[in-house]
Amino acid sequence: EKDFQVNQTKPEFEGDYTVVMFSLVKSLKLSPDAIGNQLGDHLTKNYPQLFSRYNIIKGFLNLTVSDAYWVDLLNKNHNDTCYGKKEMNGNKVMVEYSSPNTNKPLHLGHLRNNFLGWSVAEILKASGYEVIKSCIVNDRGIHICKSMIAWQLFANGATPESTGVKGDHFVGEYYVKFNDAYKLEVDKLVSEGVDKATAEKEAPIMKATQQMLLDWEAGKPEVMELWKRMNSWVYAGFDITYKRIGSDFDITYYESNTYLLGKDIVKQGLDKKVFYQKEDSSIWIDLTADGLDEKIVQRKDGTSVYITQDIGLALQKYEQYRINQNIYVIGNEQNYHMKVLQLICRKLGIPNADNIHHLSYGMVELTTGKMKSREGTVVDADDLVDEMVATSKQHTEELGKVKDFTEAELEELYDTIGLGAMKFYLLRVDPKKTMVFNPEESIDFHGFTGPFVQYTYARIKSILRKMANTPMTNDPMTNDLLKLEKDLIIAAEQYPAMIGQACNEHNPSVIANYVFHLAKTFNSLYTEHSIANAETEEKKQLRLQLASITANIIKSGMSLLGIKVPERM
RNA sequence: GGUCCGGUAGCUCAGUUGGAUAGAGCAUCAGCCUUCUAAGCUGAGGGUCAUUGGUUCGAAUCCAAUCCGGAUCACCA
Repeated sequence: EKDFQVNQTKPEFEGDYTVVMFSLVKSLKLSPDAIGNQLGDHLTKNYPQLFSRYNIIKGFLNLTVSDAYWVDLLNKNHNDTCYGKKEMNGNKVMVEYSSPNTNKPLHLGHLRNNFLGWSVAEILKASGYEVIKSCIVNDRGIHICKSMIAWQLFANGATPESTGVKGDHFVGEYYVKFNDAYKLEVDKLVSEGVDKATAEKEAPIMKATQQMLLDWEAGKPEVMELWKRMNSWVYAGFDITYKRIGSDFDITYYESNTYLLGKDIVKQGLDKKVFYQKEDSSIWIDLTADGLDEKIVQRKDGTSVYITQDIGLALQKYEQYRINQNIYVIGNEQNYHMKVLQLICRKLGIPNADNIHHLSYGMVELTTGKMKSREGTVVDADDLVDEMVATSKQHTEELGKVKDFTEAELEELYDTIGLGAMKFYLLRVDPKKTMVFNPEESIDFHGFTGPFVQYTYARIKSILRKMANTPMTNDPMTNDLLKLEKDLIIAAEQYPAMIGQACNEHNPSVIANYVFHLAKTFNSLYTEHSIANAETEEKKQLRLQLASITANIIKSGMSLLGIKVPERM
């Protein structure tokens, strides 16, 4: 026996699985049809309980799996709410995601990052990994000082409390104010005859910001106090957003704590001759042999650069948790940086450097082009969530199916549907691809959407409630599955493999596509064939089991995407 | 310019360890609610899989070249 190529049979041919004969022709020196006949005879004769019949068309052997096998599979799994999930395998993975800056609120791009990170963590858990979710907060640096300077200049002591503005948005406004004031100063200098590059350096507000950064690094008390105060406003805002969208972290790292990490490593790297020092005493690594460039790892003044703290943090993560795998959910604009990071870690001999994985995702663009904060075309995360929830409220009210819900139940339902639509919309696309955010399409609740899948679930639960008193026989066997029934069993059978694929590829869109396909398959059966009024008792039992396993998989699969499902909608 | 990623229906996306007539959703058109939730179902139209060449029984998928789009190549983070 050797490896065969086995595919699912195309719907226009009879059969469930197809074996392609051409690859065997050379080694066996027989015609494709002759091989097909032999193999088909062999399989149906020796595994009659598995394969009931076969046919051969133009070198393709189509095998039909017996109905008894499918029904048996369904009998075994229809009640298992953990169906498809694996036992713990003893491996630890860290998923670092979200990683915000504390100078502005979260936007649409962050949402893709947060949903991806959360979902990949859930998929890893379902595949048997122990997962530690982490977040590195970029809470220091020149951009943070910009908001601080602007606040000192323009706020007159205003605070989020005094203005009623959410903390992260409040600070973000001063970041914008900085840029406006800076631009005015530069324009003024240019109009006075200063060249642009000099003007950008010499603008008073920029000089003040740079001085503030030095003061911060020196630990000047009033600067530290302002920094802490403004960051605390931002964190209060982030907490609200994270809670709303369902992001959480087992460990949060702050750059203000980690930016000095890696200094020892630089020294060790020098000793190991992985790094070298130039005459101006700056320290470098030469990666030209690996097809990359020379990269600086420490400035001539002894201060560390971004990549240095990344190396330090990678080592700290390992020492703290002994992780086997280290996943970074970061946009694809940092592909080069991450490549360099992994390479340096490898050369330094940092444990598990080979298991650093950059989950690189594409940018989210608007139908009108790219998001640019300067042009005010950024889609704010909080605004977007509000809009989605409001839309789900409007749709729900129009349909008028849940008039008996309490106010609290309604609020919960609107959140479930609105967030479900948004998460599904952002996760259904392959992460590595640049995607387009179309506002009209994103609030569509029909077709390939979260609410479609949620609706299928609610429908099934409605049936199961109504038939709660119907006795379930143990093993309803039937040997004449309808096509739609068989299609649904086959779809259900694929779930474990889909989790495996999503895990290997770190790709939640596999689950989104699958769960949609499953829901669609169920809906076809649902409209064509009654469950409560099935032709026979056996059929009723069979379809109840089908409904049950479909609901379980939908709930489980959607939870892997971070999406809840409502009992009614 | 170097490196990397992408180009599939009007739009948004699946499909790439090479397999039969390339699939969904949206949009358009035509049907289906006295029976389990119509946020649903059924059907129709819509394609030079960027282009050209190559590899072979067979290419959207692999290779080469070209065109187009994006990212990156900071003593920024």
